Amino acid sequence: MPRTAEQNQRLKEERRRALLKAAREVFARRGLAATKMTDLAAAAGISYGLVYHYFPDKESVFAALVEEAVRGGIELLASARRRPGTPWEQLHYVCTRLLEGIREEPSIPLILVQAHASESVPAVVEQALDRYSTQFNRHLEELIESGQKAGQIVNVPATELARTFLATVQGLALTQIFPQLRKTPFPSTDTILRLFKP
Amino acid sequence: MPRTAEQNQRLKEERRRALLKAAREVFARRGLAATKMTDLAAAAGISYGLVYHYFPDKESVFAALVEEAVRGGIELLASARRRPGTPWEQLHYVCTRLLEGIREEPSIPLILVQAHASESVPAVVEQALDRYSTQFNRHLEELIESGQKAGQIVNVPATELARTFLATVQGLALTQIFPQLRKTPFPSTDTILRLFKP
DNA sequence: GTCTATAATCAGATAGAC
DNA sequence: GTCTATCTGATTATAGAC
Repeated sequence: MPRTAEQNQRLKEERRRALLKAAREVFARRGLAATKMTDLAAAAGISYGLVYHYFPDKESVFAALVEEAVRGGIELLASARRRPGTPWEQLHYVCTRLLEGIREEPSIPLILVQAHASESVPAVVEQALDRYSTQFNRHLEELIESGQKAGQIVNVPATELARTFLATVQGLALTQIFPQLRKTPFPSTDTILRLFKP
Repeated sequence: MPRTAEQNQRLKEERRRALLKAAREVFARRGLAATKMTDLAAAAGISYGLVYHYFPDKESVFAALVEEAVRGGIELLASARRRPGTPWEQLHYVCTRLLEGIREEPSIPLILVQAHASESVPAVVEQALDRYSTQFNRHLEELIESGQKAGQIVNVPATELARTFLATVQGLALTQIFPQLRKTPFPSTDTILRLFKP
């Protein structure tokens, strides 16, 4: 009965996703080290032991989430570059989407913040971050340089602008953790893009 | 012999400081949960048990460091406001000092990032962060509003500007942890202050 | 004051019943 | 597949020798 096996496979995939979703919320707010397997189980509404049915260990759950977030970030930038429109419009799109993400679903960017925030992170995670930093930065710099050639972006070294932009975005995600700060008004795309104005 | 007692007191104070300094480096890069007492002892060059001679537990060491960083941040802003010069010049001073700090001694700002980065932080730490967020923000907003009245700062809501600035600063500290990013050029005060330009 | 050794606790991972 | 119970190792904190 290959049908049943396939359905089972699909069900397992679904449960795995649900677990990841729950785990994302927890890791995003506590970080890798402070999160216990019990927290993951509780958040997903399953028993302690069952987590090990889906992942070999805690690090693997976290690594899967980092992988996912990295993919999403790089994909966002790539899709922006494929868009019609000027470099400035593309940058505007990236910024808007990033801010939206941070405001509405901070867990995803926060996973990256948490991964960045500790040196004592598994090697796979470090490699994913490496890829992220390199690719995201390179694409962003290219975008900025295009904008500079078109006279739409100020003539400050692109690497400097890229790094500042990245810092702002990550910092905004970080401050979403803290309830006190989550209440203060969230900046608009236009405010953030002032950094790039000629 | 009150003299000897006093000297002892002073020596103990010194050792306590040395321990804090070593602990700061470790906590800054690993965070509270991922740091083991063995790490602190090793970093300070003392035995495991001796740490407990100076602090009752791990959390207290971290809390002391957060307290220190919060004090420093608030004091910086207060001293800037007492300075002669226009609001813009005061803001320039704050920004320069913050960037200097992040570049040369990232551990101090990183302690605040780490404290922000986990919900599962001791209550004393949370209270200190509350104070920090509230006071730092209020002073910064006042400074921004003064600058706006003087026509030196763009007319975007001060709360929004303050939050964005804080995010950028914290984000820059965060990216200092990651070796890959530490190599890319660090932004200048002028680049950061573009956010505020009219 | 400083260390090493020990006790107690806690969390990660596994085994085995249902 | 899912759970509970157990084992194992790591880590915190303490005790006691020097």
